[in-house]
Amino acid sequence: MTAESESRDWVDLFPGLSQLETPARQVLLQRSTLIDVPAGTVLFGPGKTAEHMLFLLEGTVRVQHLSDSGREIVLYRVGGGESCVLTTACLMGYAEYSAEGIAETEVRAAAVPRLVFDDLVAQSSSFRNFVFTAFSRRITDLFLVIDEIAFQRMDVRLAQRLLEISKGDDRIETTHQRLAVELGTAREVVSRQLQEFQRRGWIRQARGSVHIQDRGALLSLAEDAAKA
Amino acid sequence: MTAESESRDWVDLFPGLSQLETPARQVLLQRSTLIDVPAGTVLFGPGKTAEHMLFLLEGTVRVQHLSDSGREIVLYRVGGGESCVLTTACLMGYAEYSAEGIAETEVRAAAVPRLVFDDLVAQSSSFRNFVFTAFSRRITDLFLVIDEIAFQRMDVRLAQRLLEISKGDDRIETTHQRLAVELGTAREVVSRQLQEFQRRGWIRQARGSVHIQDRGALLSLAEDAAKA
DNA sequence: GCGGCTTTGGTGACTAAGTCACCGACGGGT
DNA sequence: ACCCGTCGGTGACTTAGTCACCAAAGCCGC
Repeated sequence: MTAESESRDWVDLFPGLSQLETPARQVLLQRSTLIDVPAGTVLFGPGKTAEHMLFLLEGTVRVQHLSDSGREIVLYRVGGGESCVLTTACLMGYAEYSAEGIAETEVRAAAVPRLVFDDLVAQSSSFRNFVFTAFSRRITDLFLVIDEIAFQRMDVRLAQRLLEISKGDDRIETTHQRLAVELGTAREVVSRQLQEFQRRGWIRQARGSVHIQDRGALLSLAEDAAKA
Repeated sequence: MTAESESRDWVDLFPGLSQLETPARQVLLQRSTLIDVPAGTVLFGPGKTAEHMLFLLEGTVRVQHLSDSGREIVLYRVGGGESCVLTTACLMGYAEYSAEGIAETEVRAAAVPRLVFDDLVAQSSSFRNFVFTAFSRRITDLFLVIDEIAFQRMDVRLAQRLLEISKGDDRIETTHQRLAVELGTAREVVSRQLQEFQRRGWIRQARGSVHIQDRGALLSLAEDAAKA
């Protein structure tokens, strides 16, 4: 029963689809395929064409961009209950992916074929609403990313990321290099900022991990920017 | 005859709509309104709700973001033959505009009401294709903007902008402050870079304008980045 | 356990970019 | 002529990014 009831119900995980008309819901459930992939899988990327729209049920997907100059930056993450609009865009769209999506954890998702997607957009007004809302959110999100990169101080951004990544748990397993990619900066810059944080007693460092000691201090630095 | 033939034909200005089915084309032409606005008009912005999707026939619209900290950055431009997806997104979408769109020149556009837009998306597969292509292009475009801000040198970016803005004409009417907003940097930085360009004989400056002297040199600096 | 390897992080010296405070020059009004 | 707002220039300083290099920690095969 587990798999069956689950495959009937995944639509419920999407708040944006709660208004979905019954026939559309049926189509979505019947013509989608549940997929499970291990952490680290590249779900999409340059050179791969998308034939499916992905609805993320569990896990997170990190979307990052690899620049011509060989440097990387994390653009955003997609979590459970969200759809990956980038695949949607490229389903219909003109462009090759210019970014890659990597499963950060084990990921379970529902894959909807291109034609079914197109059909649903035609048939269901609430599905349309869902899709356009997702696009809209993603675009405004990217505006904020741009803003952050252009105008925010590195120490503030690093503090924000540490808090964001830690998700409650004080131990973060990551390297300076990975944090640098998160922020689109150089490893040395991260190393020096972390040293400063450590000096102030806000964190403790170890090889391959960061331990948050004073969440409040990081938070006030991170939020400093908002009011300034 | 002028206005009439024009109001019959504007769809032809959009390459992406060349495949549009006749009934959809009829709907688009009959239910849209042609609008003309003078340069400087704010077409959309924070606090304004969009009730129309815009198809730009003539002129350019500059889309820029005003950050919390009061600083601005130009995100992209929309030209003739393009639709403004941001309005589209916000037609359907969840969010207030987080960016504003300003007519840089006199602008002529066709405004399509929200409901007509929704209907067309439902009815016409080639209209869907047009819309999703526009989204896709915009998003990949934003990726490039992010990349540029994060990893490109200022001198290269400034050279690119000067060439882009000049559009063939060697005389550019703009201030250092405006150029700074284009690139999301500080006025002083632009001033110093322009001085350096002038010192090298690539440009000549005057109050409120920049005159390109050596387009080739700017171009090679601008393209330097691409190969590096 | 030992040598070699890769990964990770630390460091100094330097360049590029952004910030701050201030000044002078131009141009339009009255 | 005078005032004032816009525009651009400048020096001193901070922050961020780059480059070249090194050392310590884990990893692997032997």
